[in-house]
Amino acid sequence: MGTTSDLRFHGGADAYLAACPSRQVLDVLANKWTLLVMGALSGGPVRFGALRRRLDGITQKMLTQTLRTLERDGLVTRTVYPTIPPRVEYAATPLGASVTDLLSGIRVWSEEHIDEILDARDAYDARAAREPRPVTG
Amino acid sequence: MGTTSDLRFHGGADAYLAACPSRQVLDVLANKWTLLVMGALSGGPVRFGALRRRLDGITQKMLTQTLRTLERDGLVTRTVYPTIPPRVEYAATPLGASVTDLLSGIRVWSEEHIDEILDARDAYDARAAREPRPVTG
DNA sequence: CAGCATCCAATTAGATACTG
DNA sequence: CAGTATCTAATTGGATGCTG
Repeated sequence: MGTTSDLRFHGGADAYLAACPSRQVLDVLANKWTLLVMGALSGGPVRFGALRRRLDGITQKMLTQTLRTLERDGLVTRTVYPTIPPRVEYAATPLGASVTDLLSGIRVWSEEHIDEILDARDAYDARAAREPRPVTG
Repeated sequence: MGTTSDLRFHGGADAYLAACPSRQVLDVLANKWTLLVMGALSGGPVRFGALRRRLDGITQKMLTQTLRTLERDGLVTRTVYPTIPPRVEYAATPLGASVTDLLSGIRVWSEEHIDEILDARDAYDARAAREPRPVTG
């Protein structure tokens, strides 16, 4: 079940440690496009073009890159139907589905609290404009 | 309640739209350091130096930058005690605390499923090495 | 339709030096 | 201790052109 040199931290993963592989998972999950892609797949398989239209502002390159990463990590499957023109469907795996709700929670929270955040931002910026230079101490 | 040109999407925020301000919130929350910082503050106020030691691998610059962003968005407070040497404590606001559990959920999920992800990654890479070039169709 | 490949601009992040 | 300032290296991301 893993030697001392095994980089897999069996039963003791800690994302606060830089060398822990779970840190790499955070790099994938803690990402705007990952979050939106997984949410878009929560209702079932979606075609590449549909995803691109749904994720307003994403480029083809970023969508492809995000999907490849998710596929590699086992969160998404890619199914090619050899028709002409080709049709490719993406779907969440059971593993992916198990994290989708957590990710969607972040998105929903953002949508629900956007006004409070914009207010806080305005207040902070106004205060910063008034004060010349709030030195360290 | 906001005019047509009001950029605040009152009651209709949708992070799937590029122009929706909630998209900016995702940029802040869907970030590795934000996630770890908020988790580190879940138990109460923490000093700058303690945060830096806790978040293994973070640079002083990134920690400062992350904390400033969180402070600006009203998720974190910064309290300076005018002692010598100075002492600065960071703490989650009620707003920040309300999203911390969601963020910590992502971290815990990463730690719990790291082995499945590493296995999927290995399988994907092995397959990619075997297949010369899996053309589009 | 669903990509890949390439080039390039912009942003980000690290290292280093200095301060109240 | 808790920063700021600056310079540079690396990464990211966008635009464009081409293909099965």
